[in-house]
Amino acid sequence: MSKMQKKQDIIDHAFELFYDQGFNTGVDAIMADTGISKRTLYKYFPSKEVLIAELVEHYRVNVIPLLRAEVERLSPDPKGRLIALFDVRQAKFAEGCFRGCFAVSAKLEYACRNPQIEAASEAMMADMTGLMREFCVLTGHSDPDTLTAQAMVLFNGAVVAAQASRSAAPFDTAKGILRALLSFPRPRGERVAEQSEAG
Amino acid sequence: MSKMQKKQDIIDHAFELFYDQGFNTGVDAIMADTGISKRTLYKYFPSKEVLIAELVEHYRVNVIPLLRAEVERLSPDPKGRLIALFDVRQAKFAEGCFRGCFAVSAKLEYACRNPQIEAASEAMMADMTGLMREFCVLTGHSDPDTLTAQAMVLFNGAVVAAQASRSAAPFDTAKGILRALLSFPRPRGERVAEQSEAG
DNA sequence: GGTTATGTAAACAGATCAGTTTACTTTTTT
DNA sequence: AAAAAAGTAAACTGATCTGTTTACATAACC
Repeated sequence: MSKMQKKQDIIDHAFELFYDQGFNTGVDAIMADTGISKRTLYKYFPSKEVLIAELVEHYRVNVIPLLRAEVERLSPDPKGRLIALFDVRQAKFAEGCFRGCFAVSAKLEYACRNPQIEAASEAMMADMTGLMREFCVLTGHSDPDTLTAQAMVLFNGAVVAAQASRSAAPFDTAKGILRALLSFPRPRGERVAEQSEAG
Repeated sequence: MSKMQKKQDIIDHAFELFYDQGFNTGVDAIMADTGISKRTLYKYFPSKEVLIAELVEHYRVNVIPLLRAEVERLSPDPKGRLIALFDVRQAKFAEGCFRGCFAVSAKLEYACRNPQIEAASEAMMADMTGLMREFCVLTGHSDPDTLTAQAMVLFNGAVVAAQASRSAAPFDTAKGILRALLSFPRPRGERVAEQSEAG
């Protein structure tokens, strides 16, 4: 097993452990789960918090492209893809996996305590907002930035409500609202002409 | 200071500490902050987790009536009161106090680990949903249960987005969506008659 | 005034945790 | 095959944490 593969192995196991059991999980659990000694763990990562920061970064780099690919596979049109973003996330909860956003959890846990983890979490959240905005723009909505902000509130609300209630139902509610928002203010160039003031 | 007052004193200090710094704050901090010895703390509460469960219960018993009173003071009509629920919560964030819901945090922290804390958190969340539903019903909306579910997703989404981004802006987004939801499907008896199928 | 409850302060037990170091073994490279 | 790198296992440091106990002080109560 190469150096990169071993580091990846640690990242994979540590990610699952922290995601499932929270950030207060001990490094001993990571060692046991990965099947390595403490010395090796600390050879690859100088500290537990640096490891967590790299986990968030790894989450961002991998999940965003994966999410985009899956959404684009599920639906051909922008509105459908926007809804599909919720569908993909909802599917995890429906499987009985009631985990929130790894980056949001990290941000809340290390807020005002670890700038590196905070920065990685903010980067992940920015990328997620960027992905959401891409699809919002493509819908031809007259105010894509407002729509993006709305979709993000709905997405976060669905995730946290699903997590707390251990039910996927809030996603159906969120998708219902999103569909209403997509149909109520007319898309640009359909009837009303207000391109001039749309950023 | 009477027994009840002393217990209340511990609850007040412990609540602020856990709310500000998370549930992993040590009992030593509570002792120092309240100005009591460890023996006294453990005379009033058999364990830290029982204390936390009582904090959530205390939060429920006090915050819900307080919230109702404040909202009813802020607006005379149901729709205004529904919006005011968001306003009251938003005001805290605008003051620079970026704390989520104490009960939701407790639920996420002790999920599948402490049934007592989980139960107290669920009771709080049920009461909050009940309060939200009261105002939703009074708006005369044709489907108050759906409206309640929608308002809860929006509320949770605004809180967590505000908490993560350290900005009160998500509340404006949430309120905008809520206003749209309140005006789009006609309130019962205004033009459309669909009371028969509204649960 | 004497008894009892209630408090403080501090030591202590027992566990856990992050991180280091030592001694030894395995693998890789040259 | 020799040397160097990378690994394991485990002891250890030093800190932190929940919860208990001991010794002593104070306040209330009869």
